[in-house]
Amino acid sequence: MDPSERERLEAAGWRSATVEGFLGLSPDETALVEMKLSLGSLLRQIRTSAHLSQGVLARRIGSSQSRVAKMEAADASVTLDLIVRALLSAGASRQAIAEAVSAQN
Amino acid sequence: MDPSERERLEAAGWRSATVEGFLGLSPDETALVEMKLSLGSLLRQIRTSAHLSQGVLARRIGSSQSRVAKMEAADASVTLDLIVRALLSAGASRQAIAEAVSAQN
DNA sequence: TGACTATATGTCAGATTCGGCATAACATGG
DNA sequence: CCATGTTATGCCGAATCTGACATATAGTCA
Repeated sequence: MDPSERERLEAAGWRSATVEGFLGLSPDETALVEMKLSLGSLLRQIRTSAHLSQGVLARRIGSSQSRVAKMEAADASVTLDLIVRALLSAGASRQAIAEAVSAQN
Repeated sequence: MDPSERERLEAAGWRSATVEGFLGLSPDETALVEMKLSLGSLLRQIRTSAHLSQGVLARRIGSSQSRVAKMEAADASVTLDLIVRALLSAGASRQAIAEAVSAQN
């Protein structure tokens, strides 16, 4: 992971729970964060393709604009569940979601 | 989804929040539940392949035997996050996880 | 049968995440 | 410059999820 990306993630609230963690997330933690980033990007892509604002999508899926912003940014306070629910509501196929899950950045 | 599977899911705590939901989950809810079932199966497969009991795996990933049982059963009280974390800890690749996500049952 | 191991199910206090709200930051077109 | 629309960030009470524990169920071996 490049340093600027790391900066973004730390700003987004990601912190390692491990002792040596100041220098990096564990491989598993990294994989999970990368999945969320990838899924967040997919959500933004689908949303913008549909010409929807975050606020409009939020109402459509029963959430709030701030949550959608956080989903797309893969903020530490959003779960995989929430992002996947949003993706499904926005019309993403399981196939598309799977591709984002496996994508290496 | 066949009726016996539905029975299992209702026993596992799944209930639709929609009004017409007594007759079925929404397509999105169904897709999410199917993803969890698929990932739960994968977890069981990986665990048994490694000849680990639920209890041993649980300690290894910092959880409890009952949680692992619920993950594998896709109980309504477990999140996608928890299952995916467990899978990564158990050594599943993102590719393998992605396949479970896209799999149609 | 009883002892042992593995898995399933239920409960609960504490931790985490949620939607909603306020507000800041940024862009675009008057 | 101002107004308008969009997105980002911080906060909070309510809702949800977690690990831990107790206990039930089921299989195996002697």
